Amino acid sequence: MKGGEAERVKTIQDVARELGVSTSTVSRSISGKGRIGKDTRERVMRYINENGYYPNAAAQSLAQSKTNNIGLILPEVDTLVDMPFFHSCMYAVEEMAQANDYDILVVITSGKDTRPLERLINNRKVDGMVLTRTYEDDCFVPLLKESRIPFVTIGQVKGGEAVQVDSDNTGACMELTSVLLSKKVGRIAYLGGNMEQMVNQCRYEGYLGAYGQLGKKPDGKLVYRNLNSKTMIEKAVEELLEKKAECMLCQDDFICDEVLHLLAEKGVNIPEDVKVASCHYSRILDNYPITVTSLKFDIMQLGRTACKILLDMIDGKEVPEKTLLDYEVILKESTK
Amino acid sequence: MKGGEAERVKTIQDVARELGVSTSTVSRSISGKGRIGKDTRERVMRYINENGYYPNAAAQSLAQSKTNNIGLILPEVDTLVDMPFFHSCMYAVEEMAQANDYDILVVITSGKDTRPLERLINNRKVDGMVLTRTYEDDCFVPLLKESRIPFVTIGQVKGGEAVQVDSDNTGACMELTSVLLSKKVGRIAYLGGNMEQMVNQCRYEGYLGAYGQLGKKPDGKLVYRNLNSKTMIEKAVEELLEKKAECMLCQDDFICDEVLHLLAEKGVNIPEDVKVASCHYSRILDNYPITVTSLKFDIMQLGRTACKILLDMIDGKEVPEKTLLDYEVILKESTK
DNA sequence: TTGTACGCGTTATCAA
DNA sequence: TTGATAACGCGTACAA
Repeated sequence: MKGGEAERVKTIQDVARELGVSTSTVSRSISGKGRIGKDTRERVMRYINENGYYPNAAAQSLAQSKTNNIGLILPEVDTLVDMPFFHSCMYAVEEMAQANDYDILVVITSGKDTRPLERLINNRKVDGMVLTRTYEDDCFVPLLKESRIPFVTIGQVKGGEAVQVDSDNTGACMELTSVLLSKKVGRIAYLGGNMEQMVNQCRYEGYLGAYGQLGKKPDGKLVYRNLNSKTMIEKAVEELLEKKAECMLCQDDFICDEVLHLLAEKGVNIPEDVKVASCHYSRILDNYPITVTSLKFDIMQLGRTACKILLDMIDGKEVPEKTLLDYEVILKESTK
Repeated sequence: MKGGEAERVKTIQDVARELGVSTSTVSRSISGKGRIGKDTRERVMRYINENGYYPNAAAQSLAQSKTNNIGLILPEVDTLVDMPFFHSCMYAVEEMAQANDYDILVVITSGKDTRPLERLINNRKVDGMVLTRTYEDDCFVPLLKESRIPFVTIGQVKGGEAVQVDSDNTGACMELTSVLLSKKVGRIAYLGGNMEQMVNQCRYEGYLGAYGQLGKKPDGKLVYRNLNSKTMIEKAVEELLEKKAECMLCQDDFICDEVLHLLAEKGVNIPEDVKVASCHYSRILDNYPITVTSLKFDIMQLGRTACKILLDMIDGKEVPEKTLLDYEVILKESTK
């Protein structure tokens, strides 16, 4: 199969010539746009299926100003607990994209470096983008807005004016806290991470909200936020044990993982000595002998929904500005 | 800034007109190809930097038959232990790609479904591909070969004839086993997973090789492979305890994680009652009180190398068919 | 050194 | 219903 004639990929012109029709006829047969004779069309399609013609994506792109690509913007995470979230997001988006004949172009942004995103915008290699993490003072959203490229965020955006899809973190945390409160669990401590991330703000709001509903406020001494290192978490846990917190409500599985670790080390019994709950379940929590009360979100659905909405936007359809997805409160031994 | 004139993106023609030069002059200034006056070039570049012109990727693609995209083929994995590997691969490839002005297009293939890959090939949206997992009877490699698209695999390919980059799994496992053997650890049991994956074949080879060097063979009764479920691992562990295995050599961190879990449950002491080692370190092993003897590979380097080699191939450079990366044997308490 | 003109492979407009 | 032909935006021989 080598040497001789240079193996060139078939173009629409080749197909047209070999079929004795014009390129426009072939084009119309494929796209279905414009009027086209039924049997002509069938003849073209049969030829294509048998002889394998595939349109040149670049040429299509140029002619239609449409790439059939969507950009997926991932933060640089490296903890074992953040990973599954973004991993699932990616899978879901990819799946939905494939199903609609789109490909995904993945860009990883570390921290506040906007250059990768700017590059993607200027390239015009994508028809739309999914931003998988949002911050209180987000530097990516303004860029996206200005670019006029359709985009949807997974996570809330302060000040709105962006199409957002998110798990109902606030509602979920509120319900979880309320349930604990209603079970006469008092002195619920809160252990939270980086408050710049919107997801963490939402969860904290939920925690406060549950108290608010009862006209109460949590004891400020039991609230720890911006716990950005294991050392800080350790310090918080030690202090909370001294302060006789009844329950440690962990903002996410990363913190919860660490808390469970520490408590086990110290020989503290759960739930006898202290109860524990997590605002986000992940399989990492399965590593412990005790089952943990937590909130479960369907990340795949989150990704699928975000992608679907984006595709609708690209198609010029009207889409809801904010979509909140459901959650499950899972009560287990750790708060018995 | 709204209404009135439709906001159209600048083309090379706009730049040429506004600068009073021809399009080819602008094109040459940007690419640096062909002869071009130094000050003309500077004038063009300055204008571009100040007024922001970005070439249309689709048009470039069409004109040069080059997409500046590379395809990254990921398997569908969902275990917490497989994830970090592919995650790191992706990060590394993305990083190297960005640095060379390429974007990555991610495709996820579940099992033996080749359609996503065929789609990517026919699309011609990428200049090359990185395949991140290889199988003994690989259905993706033949497709890739036939496509004539440059590609490199992360992992070995049976029968060769493919550019491969891999950690030296065989060498690493051989050394680990040898070290154990030299420390008078006898009765080393082997617990392995899916043998269809090349990485697992390589590791098993290393295990056998270490015995071979000494003119010996491992006790077949201590060898378990294709352990594809937790149940199977549990059964193997129980049997091995009965058979008085001295050491359990786990093929990867997934198996090791499970083994450690089970031994803890059963109250078996490590290393007093039985020693444990893993052919692949990952942070999941940090969850246990005991530190584990294991092999450490630099996955980021693996990804970077694979990507770099691919880029060289795309540039028509000569590349080595097989690249094996280094490893570290890390001796810890679990085999003391 | 610079400009002209054509080709890349499709889609889309307008006649026929 | 079908066929010419002009875009789409860029790179590049070739000519000047």
